[in-house]
Amino acid sequence: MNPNSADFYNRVYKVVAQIPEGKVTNYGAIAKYLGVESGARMVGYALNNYLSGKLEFPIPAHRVVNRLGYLTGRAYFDGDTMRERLQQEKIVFIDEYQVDMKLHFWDPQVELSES
DNA sequence: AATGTGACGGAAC
DNA sequence: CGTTCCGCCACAT
Repeated sequence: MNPNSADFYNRVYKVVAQIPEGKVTNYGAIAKYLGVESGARMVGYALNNYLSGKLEFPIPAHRVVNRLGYLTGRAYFDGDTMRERLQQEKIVFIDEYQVDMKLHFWDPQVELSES
């Protein structure tokens, strides 16, 4: 399982698409679930690529934050869209740009059995 | 070919 | 969870 495989991005999108409303996950958790433990940065790269190109159906890219809950990708959304969407889902913030991972962390490794 | 750059994460302090 | 440092790896230059 290498992060440079042709469908790595698509596999990332597939996981992100399953993050429930009101929940968030982080880059490392997705990479780990995909069997590429060192590919956290590549997950971010994949999401960046998603925002640039167009996918068949929309995915909740705003529900992916870093391990501490910081909205590190907010700059890639229009204005304050990332924060607004999360607050719209009643997600609790413990700081201006940091969500409460204790309350909202969704681990694909645990929540997703097979696929 | 070589070097710099991140939507990252973990360890050490 | 501050700062700093380091391993990581696809990409841009």
